Amino acid sequence: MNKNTRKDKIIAVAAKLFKEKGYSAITMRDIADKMEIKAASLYNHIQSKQEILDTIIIQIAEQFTAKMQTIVESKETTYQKLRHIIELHIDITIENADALAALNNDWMHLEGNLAYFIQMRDAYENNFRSILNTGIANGEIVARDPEIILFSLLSTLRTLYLWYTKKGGVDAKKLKEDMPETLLNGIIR
Amino acid sequence: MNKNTRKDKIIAVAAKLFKEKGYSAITMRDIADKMEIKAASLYNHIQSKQEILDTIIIQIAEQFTAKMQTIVESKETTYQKLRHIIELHIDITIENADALAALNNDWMHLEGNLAYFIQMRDAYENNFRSILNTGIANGEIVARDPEIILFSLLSTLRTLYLWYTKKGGVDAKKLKEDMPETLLNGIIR
DNA sequence: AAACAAAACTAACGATTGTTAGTTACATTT
DNA sequence: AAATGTAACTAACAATCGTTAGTTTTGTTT
Repeated sequence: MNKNTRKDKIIAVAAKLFKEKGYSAITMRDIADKMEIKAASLYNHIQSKQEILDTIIIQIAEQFTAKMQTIVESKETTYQKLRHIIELHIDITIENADALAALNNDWMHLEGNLAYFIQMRDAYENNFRSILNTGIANGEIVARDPEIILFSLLSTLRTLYLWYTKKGGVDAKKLKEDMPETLLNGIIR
Repeated sequence: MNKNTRKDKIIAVAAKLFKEKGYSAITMRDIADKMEIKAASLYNHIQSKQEILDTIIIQIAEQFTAKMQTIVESKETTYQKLRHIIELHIDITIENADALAALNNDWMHLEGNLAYFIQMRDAYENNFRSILNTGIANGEIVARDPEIILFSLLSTLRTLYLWYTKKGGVDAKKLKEDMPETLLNGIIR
């Protein structure tokens, strides 16, 4: 995915800046400064500021979409599927926390790709919901409002990037053990 | 708190717009348009765009700070304290979801009040942490990494505003019953 | 050494930004 | 009727925005 071209470097630098202040607050001159070039030089590699945002977000969204499809189609228990979803979020967070920040906070600034993004997001949520509903139906999951459960899990998973970057090198293995425990089994003894 | 002055109306309108696209993407002309006046007229009531953001965020942050202080000083069980924290977030979300969006997404655009805000946020997290640690020490809470528990609870509570505005009128009472269940007792049968 | 491609540069553009200055309209109080 | 305070207006500003055009530098391939 990362071809280490000049364009990829610009996109990586931009994603990092977007994470700190958001897409709208970052100027092309900010990105250029961090690259140690002039703003106009960016345009030898990218077409527009918009293209940078689109590239960052859509790439990640497609990753989620593809992996979720695999999980939802598998013949595992609900518990195992939920574990895989949690692991999926942990993996992408570790691999590309900056891009996740843009996906979470700046998706509304997509233009041409906005509808496409929303469609992927809705499909993701629907797949997640159907996994939960199956679990409730067969007794694996507690019979409570599935929307509250869905929201509660998703909001933690989606903002994992915030916590992961704040703390230093959190061990992925430990995270994959502890997160499902906390999220699925609760914290009360 | 809401005195229904012209200034308060501007701040409420601004908060709503900030929620949709973020502080940086919203112009004074956007705010003026929604007020059905000209941008320059806003300055009869407010001093600057910055002042609007500061007012929105600091007011809410101080509310959280004060209530958390009461909770942490009370002589209740850990479970009861956690319930009160959850209820606190639900109450503020219902009362002022727009302001919560600004607090979550645009706090980094505070300038003169940035240090003050960060201090309040850190104190809030420390109080939360100490409640969890007490619970782990006396066996009320499962002996797992408290940082993961803290992050997991906080991220759900902080983004409640997203979910609350998407769904229509969610019943506060039902939410106060279901959220603690889901967050504290888990979802696995 | 000549040729070529990649990537930087300077200079500038039209549009938009937050904000100020000065003025006018309107309603309430003297 | 005069005075006052509130809240709107028009017009404009200096700064900054994303972006384009044209040129020069740099490093590699012939």
